[in-house]
Formats: sequence, C-alpha cells, structure tokens
Amino acid sequence: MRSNTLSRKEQICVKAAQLFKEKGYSAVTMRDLAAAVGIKAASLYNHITSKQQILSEIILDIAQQFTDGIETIATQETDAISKLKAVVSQHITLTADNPYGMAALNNDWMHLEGKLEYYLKLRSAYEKQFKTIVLEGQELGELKDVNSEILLFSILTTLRNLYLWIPKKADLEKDKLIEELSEILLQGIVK
Amino acid sequence: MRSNTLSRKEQICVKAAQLFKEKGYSAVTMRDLAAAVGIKAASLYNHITSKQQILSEIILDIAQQFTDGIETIATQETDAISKLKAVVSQHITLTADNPYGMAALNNDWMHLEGKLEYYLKLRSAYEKQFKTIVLEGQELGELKDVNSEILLFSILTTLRNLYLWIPKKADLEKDKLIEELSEILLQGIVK
DNA sequence: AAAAATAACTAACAATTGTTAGTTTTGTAC
DNA sequence: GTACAAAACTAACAATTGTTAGTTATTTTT
Repeated sequence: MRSNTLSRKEQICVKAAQLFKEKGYSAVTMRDLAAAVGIKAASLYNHITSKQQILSEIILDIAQQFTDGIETIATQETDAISKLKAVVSQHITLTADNPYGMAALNNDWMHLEGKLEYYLKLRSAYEKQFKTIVLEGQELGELKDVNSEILLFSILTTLRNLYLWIPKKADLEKDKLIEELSEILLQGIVK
Repeated sequence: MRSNTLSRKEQICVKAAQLFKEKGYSAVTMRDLAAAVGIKAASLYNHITSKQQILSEIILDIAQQFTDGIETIATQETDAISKLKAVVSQHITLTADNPYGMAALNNDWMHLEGKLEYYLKLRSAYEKQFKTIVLEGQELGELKDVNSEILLFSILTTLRNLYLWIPKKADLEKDKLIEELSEILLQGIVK
C-alpha cells in the first residue's frame, strides 16, 4: 500500500487550499486548519514546516504546471486558434483537478513572501507565451485585429476564474465545456 | 468650503480600500491603515466605529450602485445587445471611478459578517437581471443559442475583474474601451 | 479670549496569532 | 513483548490583533 491514499502532509495541504478558498490565506489560522484535519495545531508541525510553506507548495505546484503546459502548446506547429483551444483545455483540466489550489493561486499569491519573486517569474513567462500566441494569430490574419491587450485580459480573466464556476457543476462534461467555452471566447455570442 | 475635499472618514475608507486591494481585508491591520493615513491606530476610532464597518461601507456602496444600475438598464425598451453594451459601460464606469472598492467587492465580501446576507441579496438580484437580459436575447434570436450559464460566467467574470486592468491604463479612453471590449465580448475574436 | 467640539495622542486590555518544547500515545519491526 | 519511530498531545511563548479609556492638542464657534 504505497499511495492510493494521500499522505498526511498532502491531506493537510488539500484542506488548507479549501479553507484558503473560503476565507483567504490570512484569515485561516493554524488552529482552523488543524480542526479541519481533526488534530491539534501543534501536531501540524510534524508534517509541515510553516503556514508559508503550505501556501507556497499549493501555488507553485500549479503555477509550474501552467507554465510548462503553455510552453508545450506554444511550440506546436498549428494555427493560433488551435493553440488557444489547447490553452482553454489546459485551464479547464487543471482547474477541474484542483479548484481550491486555483483559488489560492488567484487570490493569495501576494502572501508568498520568500517565493513571491519566483512566482512572478512563472506568471510573466506564462503571460508572455499567451501573448505571443495571440499576436501571431493576428499577424497571420486568423484573429481579428482588435486591441490585443483587451483581448488578452478578457480571455485570461475568464480562464483564471474558472475555479469559481467549475466546482458548482457536479457532473462536469469536460470535453463539452471545452468546446462551448472556446466557442464563446473565440466566436462571440452575437448571432 | 463644503466638500470639494474628502472628509477624514472618507479619506480613511479610500486608503483602506487601497490596502485591502493589495493584501486583502484580513491582512490589513488597523495600525497599517492608520500609518497610511498618517495618524495612530486609536485615532481612527474618532471617525469610524470598526474595521468591519469600513469594509461594509466600501462594498455595499458599490454593490448598491450596480444593482440599481442594472435595474434601470433591464427595464429599458431596447434589444439585448444594446442592454449588454450598457452593462459593459456601467462596469467600466463604476470600476474606473473606484477600482480599489471593486477589488474589495470581489475578494473580501466573505468577511462582511453582519452585512453578508444583505450583500448576497444584492448580488443575487444583479445576477438575476443579467441573466434575464441574456435569456431574452436568446429567445428573440439576437444572441446565439449557446449554453447560457457559460456565457453568463464568461462575460460577468471579465467585467468583474476589470479592476485589475483599468488602473494600469493611465490615459484611459473610456468610450473607446467600452466599444472595444463590447466588440470582443459580443462578436468574438476570430476573423 | 473663552468655551465647546473635534481629532489627535499614550497606554493598555484581552484575545488570538504562528510556532516551539517537552511528553505521551499509537503503530510497526523485530 | 520490547524497541523504535511517527504522530498525536498539553502547555506555553512572544508578538500582534482590534479596540477602549483617559488625556492632550487643535480647530471652530461664540
């Protein structure tokens, strides 16, 4: 019995992410977290080294996945529209896997302290790749020549906030969502 | 000299909103806020009654404006597309007026405590009006028959997060932004 | 200029914070 | 069943929290 089951540390991080989503990092105390796990606050420190570390692990793990993922997508040899669909797909997949972590990524990154700089580097790298995909699509005439900053903001914001929406869908049909959301973001909603 | 200038209480609330945006409500201490205003923590209480109250005033003021505004838009006799443009316009206007307050509205509403229930009522009312506009637009064939939940989520999320983007634009041409963002949200980005 | 009101201050409070030290319980290996 | 490690516990710490009381300084009104 290796690990079909989560280690205690992983259990703690998962619960922490859930609590962070509800109230934000700063408002969650170690006693809150301990109670949610079913132990006393001091016992947490048999498994983790600090509250900070929990946050860092939650956020950097996901941020790394996103940055790695878009790197792969960006270097593929397809049109911009296919790449954008792949980005939508990645967001939906990673968010469905870990909606609570996504919440922390979105709302609590400013409390990273020691790891803040590294996080910002990952985020910049991600946004740069995203931007490149869009600009290439515009140059090749696949995408409309609208203000690229606004375009980027609009799509990226929707994708980054999927964590608010996806958990509400109990019976999530992922492939269908990818298609429908891509359609709305790319083709618009006016008939 | 009535009030071209802000009252001390208003100054405090404005500074509070700025700090809340940077670190979130829970991470901002009364001593932080006092220092930002240039006085001691205890002196704040000559002007406000509690930290809670500051948050409530910031959030409920804006929430009320949004709910009132969409009520007006929804009862106008025009097509759905014009109404949606009006909603975009309202979001851009209110966000440009008060980006820090919008941040608190988005991120710190869960700390409202006593006023939470009232806030949730305002938010529900807002979303209901928004939904009605979209559904009517679909019924009349003005809007595509895409999944309305996804459509609502996508547009509303973009609009709600404008506070992250608008302050970066020093020379904001509001009318232009309204046009360009409406175009992207309504017509899509694919040529 | 005196009086009154406003707004700042210092000092302190009780509660809560993340974390540590030291101890006891629990589970596993021999 | 004894030994060892893992993981829980109790108790406490120093720092920080929102807030109050009481006092002094500043501004406004008379």
